[in-house]
Amino acid sequence: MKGEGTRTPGTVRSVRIATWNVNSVKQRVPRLLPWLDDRRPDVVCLQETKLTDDAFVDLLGDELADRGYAVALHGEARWNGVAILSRAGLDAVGMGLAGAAGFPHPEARAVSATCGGIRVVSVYVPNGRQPGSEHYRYKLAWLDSLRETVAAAPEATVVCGDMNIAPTDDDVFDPDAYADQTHVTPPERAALAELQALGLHDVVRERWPNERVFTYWDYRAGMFHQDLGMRIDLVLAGASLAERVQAAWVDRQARKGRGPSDHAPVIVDLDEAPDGDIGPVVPPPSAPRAKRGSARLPQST
DNA sequence: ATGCCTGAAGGGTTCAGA
Repeated sequence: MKGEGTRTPGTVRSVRIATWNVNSVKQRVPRLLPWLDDRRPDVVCLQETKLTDDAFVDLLGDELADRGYAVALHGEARWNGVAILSRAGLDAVGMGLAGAAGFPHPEARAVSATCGGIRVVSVYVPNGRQPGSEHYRYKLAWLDSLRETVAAAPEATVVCGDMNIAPTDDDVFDPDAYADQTHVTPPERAALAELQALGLHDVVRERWPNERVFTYWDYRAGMFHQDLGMRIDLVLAGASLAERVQAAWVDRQARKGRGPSDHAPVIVDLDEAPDGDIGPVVPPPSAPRAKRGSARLPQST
């Protein structure tokens, strides 16, 4: 029997790319598998898997294979950990970044693969902790290595993941609440801007230029319920990919209910044909809504 | 209350996260 997995000739099939900081894949299995079945992404970048590669395969290898996903893994035992799941092809897997700094030792924060002709990089940028700290300098050095890696061929590359940087003050619920903290400082934003200056497009912001869009909400103090968050999980697409974007949105449903990650997935649909008709753009199911409110960070009393 | 949740490792608590 033939025809399995093939498409009807002439059908325009979009490629759905998603990125999600799952905050422990082991804890997120009851959310991750139904989400894959519901959203049916072709390529998924995961961050904070918090598992060794062997443990990841033991936990999810069969479930993912059943769904047609091949996996590229770069994990470690306790913290960090990134992955790419793909049913659009998975070739030329690379772990880490060439020459990347580590502090106090190297960490599992990047994995890359070519999926259906798209160079995909799943990243978990270091947190930075306190501005001026060793961890902060490590974050900036790591971002330099990321830029250098992407610079080799930015055109058909998409960098997906938890950047741990809010690109502008519009990407935090209250700029005053984050004054002088990591994620918003000028050097971090400059490093992100330098990465984007390679020709990468922040496709969610480009589609929702004036909306309140967050991807992370602290677990504490009802921050999600009040929509007091930050937009730090980004999809940065090279020009030849950015022009194919049909939809780009944050899947807030995945942040609701029982046992969520503190991050929501970002989902981007690319049209297959660069020069084809894209057709009408249908609003995503959880389009961002209200304008910004103001409130305090949980600990800022 | 100076980390209000959550997760991991390991040990009866501490560190990390953004």
